[in-house]
Amino acid sequence: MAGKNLVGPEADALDLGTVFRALADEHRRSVMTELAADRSDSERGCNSFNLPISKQTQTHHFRVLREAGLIDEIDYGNRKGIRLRRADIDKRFPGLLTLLGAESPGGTAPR
Amino acid sequence: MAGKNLVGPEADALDLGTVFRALADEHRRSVMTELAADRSDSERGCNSFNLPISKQTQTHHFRVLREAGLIDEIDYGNRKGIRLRRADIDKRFPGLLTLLGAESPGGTAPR
DNA sequence: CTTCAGGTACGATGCAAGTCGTACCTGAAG
DNA sequence: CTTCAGGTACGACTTGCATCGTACCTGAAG
Repeated sequence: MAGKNLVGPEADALDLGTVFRALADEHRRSVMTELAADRSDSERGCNSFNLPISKQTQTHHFRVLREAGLIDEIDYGNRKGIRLRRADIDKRFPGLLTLLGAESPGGTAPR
Repeated sequence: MAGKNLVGPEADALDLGTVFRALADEHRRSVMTELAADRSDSERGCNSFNLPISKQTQTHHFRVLREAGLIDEIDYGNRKGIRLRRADIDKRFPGLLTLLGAESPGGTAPR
């Protein structure tokens, strides 16, 4: 029943340019801001972000975030889980998540 | 003769999305990395970065950095000065310059 | 004055990226 | 089995952006 974790880059292989490019998009950054604000780092569903875009585009954005090494995607077949790679990000780019958290309007904020 | 400072956004008006978009480009990020590594924050000429691009494109990149609020451009008429807005960046996005400095090839890395 | 280098303005071009439509796959529930 | 919702694959479209060519401006030096 355990889904398989889709592959992303190793912690040491994270590239700052790729990360900045991933965070340049408003939708992806809003996802990361929400994830960074949740200190429990619990696994979340893809729909829990209420992104105002089609599901194909959501697939695209989550893929970009995963390939940048910012999130893990757990594949359950007909469902998908999202989890922030907080430890790896803090190790490679300390302060980055704090930067994102500072933009948080105060926790869970739709827009 | 003191040149006039070309306008950029106020420190409080810096937008994280605009900053990330500015830093997503390799050339602009290399400029910022060099500036962040120089703790003296001295004014620099536009040619001191040895960017492998035409001067029109350089004009474009420096404009993007200025409009993002990351640098000041001092216009001397037929010459231009570049200066890092370290204080404003540190105030609005603490840790960002450290992040850039960590990517510096031989610059000042935090130890 | 003329010349020249640094810089800008405008337009064109080529490429990367965000978005969605259609079709298809997967697993759970009837 | 069939149905259905979540997700993906592929392709097309459109926008944004980095780049450069041409022309022009600015100030300093002859």
